[in-house]
Amino acid sequence: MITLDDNNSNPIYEQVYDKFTELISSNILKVDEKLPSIRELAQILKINPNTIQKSYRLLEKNKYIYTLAGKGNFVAKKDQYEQSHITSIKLKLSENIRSLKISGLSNEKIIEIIKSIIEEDNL
Amino acid sequence: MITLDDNNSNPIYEQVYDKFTELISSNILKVDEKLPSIRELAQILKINPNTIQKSYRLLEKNKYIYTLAGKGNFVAKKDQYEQSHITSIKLKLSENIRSLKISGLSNEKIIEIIKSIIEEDNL
Amino acid sequence: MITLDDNNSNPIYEQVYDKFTELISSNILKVDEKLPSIRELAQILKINPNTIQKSYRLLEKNKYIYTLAGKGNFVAKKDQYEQSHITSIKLKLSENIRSLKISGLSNEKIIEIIKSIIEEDNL
Amino acid sequence: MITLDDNNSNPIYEQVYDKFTELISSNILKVDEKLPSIRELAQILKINPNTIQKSYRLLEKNKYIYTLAGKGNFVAKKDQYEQSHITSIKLKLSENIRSLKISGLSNEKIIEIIKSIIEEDNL
DNA sequence: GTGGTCTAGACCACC
DNA sequence: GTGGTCTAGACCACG
Repeated sequence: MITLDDNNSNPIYEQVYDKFTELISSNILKVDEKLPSIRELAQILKINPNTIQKSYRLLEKNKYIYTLAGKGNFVAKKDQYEQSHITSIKLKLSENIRSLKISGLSNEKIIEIIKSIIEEDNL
Repeated sequence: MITLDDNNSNPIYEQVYDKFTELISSNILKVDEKLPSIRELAQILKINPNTIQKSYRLLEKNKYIYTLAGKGNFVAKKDQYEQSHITSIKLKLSENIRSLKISGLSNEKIIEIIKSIIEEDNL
Repeated sequence: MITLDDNNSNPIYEQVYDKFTELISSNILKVDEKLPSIRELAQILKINPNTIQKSYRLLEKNKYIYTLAGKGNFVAKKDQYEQSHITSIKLKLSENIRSLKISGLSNEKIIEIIKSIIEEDNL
Repeated sequence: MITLDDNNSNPIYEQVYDKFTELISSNILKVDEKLPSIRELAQILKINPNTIQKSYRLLEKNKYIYTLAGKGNFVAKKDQYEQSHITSIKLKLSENIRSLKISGLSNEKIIEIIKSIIEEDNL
């Protein structure tokens, strides 16, 4: 379910966080579904439990999951995180588009680029 | 010309780098124009000369500027960096769009969002 | 493993870089093998950690090693750097041969010189 | 006769030195021919006379030219510099060939490479 | 304990 | 004056 990329220079806790936000946003992990326990996942990925702990705290902070002490970590309801999630992506998009404008590209040219990305991008 | 944002968690050398890529991309700094000397800029921003040097080395590596030892740092020709600059932004855009798709947004919805960003964004 | 030459006018960080490219090219340091930590090597060579870091950054830039923050620096896969490594040497050879031609040596004479170097050179 | 390359990161005095060693080695400047005066050349190249001075001192030290106080700088006899000139190039060649050996290339492969350089190189 | 960032300040080569 | 190199040492994020 989760795999790590050794050549990725991002911190491990962030990689784990990103994987889970993807799994949750795309509904592969469904509302109220239980995430793997910290110790279990740590063993599977052969990393330190503290690292998983950090990822889970971050997911909780951003409302992707909720924690029940002694029971585990569970996927939160969509509306808990969805808006903030999309808003944060919009913010990044906004910065990138600003960069393209600064480079002198016209609005039309930018939309053209975006469209080609959306269509080519078969993920 | 250049200001630092204390609240920004990015490394200082990156903030300086970003400011200059903007000034250069937007043609405010023109080809062969001299950048402030390392020491001078360090004094103005009240940071260490080594930090500026790191920014300038990064700018040089990415072909935004060229360095003449004993003379200073100068804006490079556009075609030296422009393509790689835009390509790297496209890459980031591509990742953000992928995130939106994963969140379940349709292509039409995404283009709508982009258009609203482009038009609102009056920079 | 690594020694410095006080009489060498090259910057220390370059000497360290050169030693490692040799150790890696000659397979004495093998793929994924860990390099000494920055602090450790700095202590052994009695130089500043920043200087080692500069060497390691250069090795990373040229794909000889990859860096995992908090874990260490490791030898990269051969194909990451090999081609560019040999190409850069060819470039230098080309310049030197050009110099000999300019001095009036014939092609035959040059090949003769090269052969004698290759055979004498028992490294 | 002499031109400078602004994009060349080599020190100017070295560029000037290199140009003259080429002109002298290739017999374009002939024995006992007078070099341009320091001030004259400085004006033409729009650089500081001290810089030319440094190049000429280096040429003199390496026996490419001889200086007559109050008269000028003149091309020295071939045998004054030729041997040391060629020896220094051999040294560089030797280092490059050593690098190729370390990378695992066989003697035969190296000679092959050299031959292709010599033949392609139409300078 | 690892690398990443940053400071304060020195000395050098070059112009 | 300029940038390039180097030192000594600090603080932080990460594992």
